[in-house]
Amino acid sequence: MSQKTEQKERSHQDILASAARLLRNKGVAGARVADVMAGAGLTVGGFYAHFASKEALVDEVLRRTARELRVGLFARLEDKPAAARAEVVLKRYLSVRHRDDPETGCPFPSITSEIATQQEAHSVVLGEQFGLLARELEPLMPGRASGARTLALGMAALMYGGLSMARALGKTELSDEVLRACRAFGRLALNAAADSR
Amino acid sequence: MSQKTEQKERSHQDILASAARLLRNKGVAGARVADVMAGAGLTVGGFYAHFASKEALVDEVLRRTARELRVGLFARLEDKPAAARAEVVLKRYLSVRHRDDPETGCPFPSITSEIATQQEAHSVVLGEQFGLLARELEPLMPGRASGARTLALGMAALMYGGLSMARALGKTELSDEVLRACRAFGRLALNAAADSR
DNA sequence: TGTACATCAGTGAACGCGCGTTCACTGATGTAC
DNA sequence: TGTACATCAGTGAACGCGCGTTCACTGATGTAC
Repeated sequence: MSQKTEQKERSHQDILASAARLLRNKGVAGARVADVMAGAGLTVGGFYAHFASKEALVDEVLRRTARELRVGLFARLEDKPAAARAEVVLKRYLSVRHRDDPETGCPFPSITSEIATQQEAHSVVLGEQFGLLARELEPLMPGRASGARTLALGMAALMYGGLSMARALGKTELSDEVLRACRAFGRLALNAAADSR
Repeated sequence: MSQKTEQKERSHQDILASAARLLRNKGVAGARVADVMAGAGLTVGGFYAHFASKEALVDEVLRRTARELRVGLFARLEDKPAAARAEVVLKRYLSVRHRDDPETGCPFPSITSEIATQQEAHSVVLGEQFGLLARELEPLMPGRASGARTLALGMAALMYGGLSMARALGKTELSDEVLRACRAFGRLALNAAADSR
């Protein structure tokens, strides 16, 4: 590969990394093209040599950050007893640290309102990625295998909802309470599913 | 009250009603001042005789629509057996109808991303209103009274999360599945809490 | 190996559009005598 | 009761700003002979 091509590929990755940070921190509207490029050490005009549009960038960043989320969430689970794994994921996702560091965490809370109200364009990619999260949760679900998908979807929605609301509430006592309550609520449902085996 | 004052009050209510519709349909950014006024049969310029800023309008609309939500959600519960009330609320909130008609439903899904990522201004009002929702859920929670607040917050987050994700996913099979799964997940947790009495 | 030309990643100013807010103005309602 | 003046809800154009996208240009890298 030529120097030129290598350089371009490096820039491409820098742009994606910058956009991944900005999108999660500031949402779709807040992740301005000029800022994304500045974050990659470049200037606005060059953007369109890398992406067809801002919309295309957002789709790609959504896929990337959702994948990163899954990697982090399901990492090192082999160490844990099988029956405890779902709870570990629940705790990791619904943590104060995750709430306070959106830049490296789940992208969903930063974009769902915009997608629901304006950017239906991204709805398909969101569906893909939320589906992948649920699918990876399924094998961790307790109880009958037939109920695993329902449990996984419910737990995914609970996690997303708890984190999303907690972030919107800022670093307040209520926000902390929401995270704790969601962990407890999730544990309760998971244990109930395990017992009914 | 003079004709003039009456007229102004009527306009004020019209503006709020228009804004309530637009905010839930299109979010904060999507609810443009000019559109809000047009929806009330008025023109842009008059807005600032009614509200100090768009931000002030959004705060007031958030309070109103959240109150309307609670009224609808907890209406006619006396007809139902006490033990079934929480499930009724769960079904009402996590319904396909509620997903498909944001204009008259819960405002939270339409605004949380924007609040979390940009408009921290509204975070306090959101906290008030989410807190009020949870508080009204508390007396419906099964099991020990000491655990009611935790259950109520968990259930509120599950409901919000399920509806919010379902709306962002559009009218798809996955979206329907998320609503169903959240109802089932919530029921599971509530029943578990009831049994542990 | 050196020279002339081609390519193309990136620059930065400009374009077009949209939005919140301001402001001079209008005309109907209200008030004072 | 009528007349002159004051008030003020609402109008609509203009202002200022920000953002996505375009485009002529630059300069380093690559290619052909």
